[in-house]
Amino acid sequence: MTALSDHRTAARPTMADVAAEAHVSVKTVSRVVNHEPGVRPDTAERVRAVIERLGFRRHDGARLMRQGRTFTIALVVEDLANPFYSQVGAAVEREARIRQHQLITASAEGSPSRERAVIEALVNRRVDGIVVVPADESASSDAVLEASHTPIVYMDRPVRGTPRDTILSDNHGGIRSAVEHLVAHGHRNIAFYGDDPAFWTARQRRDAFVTTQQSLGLPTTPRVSMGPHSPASVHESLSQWATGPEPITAVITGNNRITLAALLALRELRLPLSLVGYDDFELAALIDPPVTVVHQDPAAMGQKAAQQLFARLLGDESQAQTVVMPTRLIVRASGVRRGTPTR
Amino acid sequence: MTALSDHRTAARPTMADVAAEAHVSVKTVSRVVNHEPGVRPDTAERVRAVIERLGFRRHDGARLMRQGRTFTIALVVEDLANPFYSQVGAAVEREARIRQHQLITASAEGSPSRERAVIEALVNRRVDGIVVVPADESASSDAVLEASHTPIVYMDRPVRGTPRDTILSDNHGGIRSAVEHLVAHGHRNIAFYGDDPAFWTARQRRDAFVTTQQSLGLPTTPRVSMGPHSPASVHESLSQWATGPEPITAVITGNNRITLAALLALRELRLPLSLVGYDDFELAALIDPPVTVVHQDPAAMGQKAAQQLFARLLGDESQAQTVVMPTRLIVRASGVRRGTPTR
DNA sequence: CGGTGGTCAGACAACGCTGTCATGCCCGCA
DNA sequence: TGCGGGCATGACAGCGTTGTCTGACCACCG
Repeated sequence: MTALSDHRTAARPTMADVAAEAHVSVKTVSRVVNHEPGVRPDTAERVRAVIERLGFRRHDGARLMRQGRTFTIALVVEDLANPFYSQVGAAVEREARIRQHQLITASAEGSPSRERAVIEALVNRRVDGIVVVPADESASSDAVLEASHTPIVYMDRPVRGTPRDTILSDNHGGIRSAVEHLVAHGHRNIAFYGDDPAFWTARQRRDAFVTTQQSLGLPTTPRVSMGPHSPASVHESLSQWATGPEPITAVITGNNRITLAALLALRELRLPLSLVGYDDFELAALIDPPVTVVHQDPAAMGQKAAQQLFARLLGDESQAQTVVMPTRLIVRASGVRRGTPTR
Repeated sequence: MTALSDHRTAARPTMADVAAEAHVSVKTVSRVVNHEPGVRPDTAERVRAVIERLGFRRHDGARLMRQGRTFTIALVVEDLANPFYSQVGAAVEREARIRQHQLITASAEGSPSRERAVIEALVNRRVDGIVVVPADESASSDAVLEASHTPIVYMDRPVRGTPRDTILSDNHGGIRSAVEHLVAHGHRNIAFYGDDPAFWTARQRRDAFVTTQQSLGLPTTPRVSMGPHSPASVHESLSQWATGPEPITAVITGNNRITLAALLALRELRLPLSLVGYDDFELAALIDPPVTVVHQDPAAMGQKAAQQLFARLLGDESQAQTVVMPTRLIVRASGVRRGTPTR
């Protein structure tokens, strides 16, 4: 035991401890640890032995602080338990891992103020970059990001203010493919259930629905109901629009949860309407009838976002760009048939 | 501009920069930033103004390094996109957040060696603690954890070696409730489909099935099929056991994916068998017939694990403990009826 | 008027590492 | 023998904070 380590017997050994034991300088230990050249093999071996014996592990915090980078990126979403976000998370983590970075995940729970706080905390930690699914369109963290020069990539929803890299999903194309699919199968009276129009994506999809309807020359009877929706609200609305004059024969739902509500309602009402949902979900194929959906690829979006972020970290200084990721219509039975589904 | 900040014009200001501008010492800036007492109000105000003007933000990396704690915990799972793990992740993140900690998530992709590497990287970063869903039972990171004194909590599966805090799910009770439920509805010939017996949980559930069968005096015809399973393998096996002598009338599936395979197979074979699945899943209620499941509560498990970890961080030195979380049978139609499900 | 105590502020070292530069040594060659 | 050059190694400062200790200043008291 040297005097150096006496005073913190139980503490983790540092390079200084190793250096003392191996009778070399700290710098030499550093060189060995980092496989830098310029160390005689026998010296290196001796150092390695001491490292092993003492159980030394490099303190990355200290290292990274010296180097100015943290090799950490962050992902801020609304709720990690939501399958959409968890798939994004898995993809981002993967991209980070193959680049020797670590990922901090944080939930903002849909609150802009919490999001702001979270981002500030991340900036204070000097994460190298951030991927955010923003809670709203107010660029509330703009100033902080600007001042800290922390690269950021927005996902799924755009943000006002300084132009930033943004990865969006092709909401318009997705909805159009849904409408066209239904029309191709003879539907003309289609209802649209969207989420709270406070959400940018909800508005996008609604607008796309209206536009497409017009461009295809469908009846313009307003059959658009925006949320927030509960199974009950969908139930009630559906029961009206499916009876009365010019009854609807098909439904498009603007997201996962609404699809679910509609499925429940259709079942309860015993209405054999066609359905196309937005967002794919596990087991969509097992529902009866299997549900046709517009599939956005969260993993691809997350991957793209992370790649864009890393491009920035590697020095890409080009103008901020917006990438719109394609959607894909997954045709199952629910959008095709009319009448009682067989089993 | 003082000489201090000249050489890094575009860089982020430090306390030294603020100090120079405000004509105080760095320490005073530190005091203001951390709301320490002993600063005259007008001095504090002046410092705050400079902080604002310069856009200074405390560098938490440096701070934490000085303090020896990182206010970071980590979660290591197999795959963040798996709903079970993402729910765990959300719960752990939540516990971390309310304690001002951040969460690093990492995927080991089921590989023990990757898991080891990941844990070593986390230890090098001096995360304050780790929650792990271990890839296998070999305590391969034991030495590292021991040497670094990093608290760890294992989840879902135990690990050999040094006793550690472990949060498990009551696999035995879960399976027993499933069997009892089926028996109560008149079933006596039940098949069990389990995952690869390499998984501890798979073995647990299988053993529980066998034991319960015996204790209830059911026919001991071996109807246990362990994985890995594909929809095809389940299909083939089911078609045999459902015909022949003493045909099975019910099925228990040992996890999510197998439940799915069984549902597909039952549908294809048009077999009206009863089914109880292990693991709840979104939309289980919407499948036809709605699927009865043994529900483990991933969020509760994650919460419990995080709480246990934080207890350790707060100095709890008591013996490592194993907590078994209860499961709950969610009765839907699939376990009750025999015969063609109504719709 | 000297002593006491309190308040505010700063100097300095330290956290554990790495980048830069200096040093010492040995070798080969003239 | 002297010297240039390459190699192995080390000293030192610095990354941006914070803990500890010291010091200046003032008010108050006997």
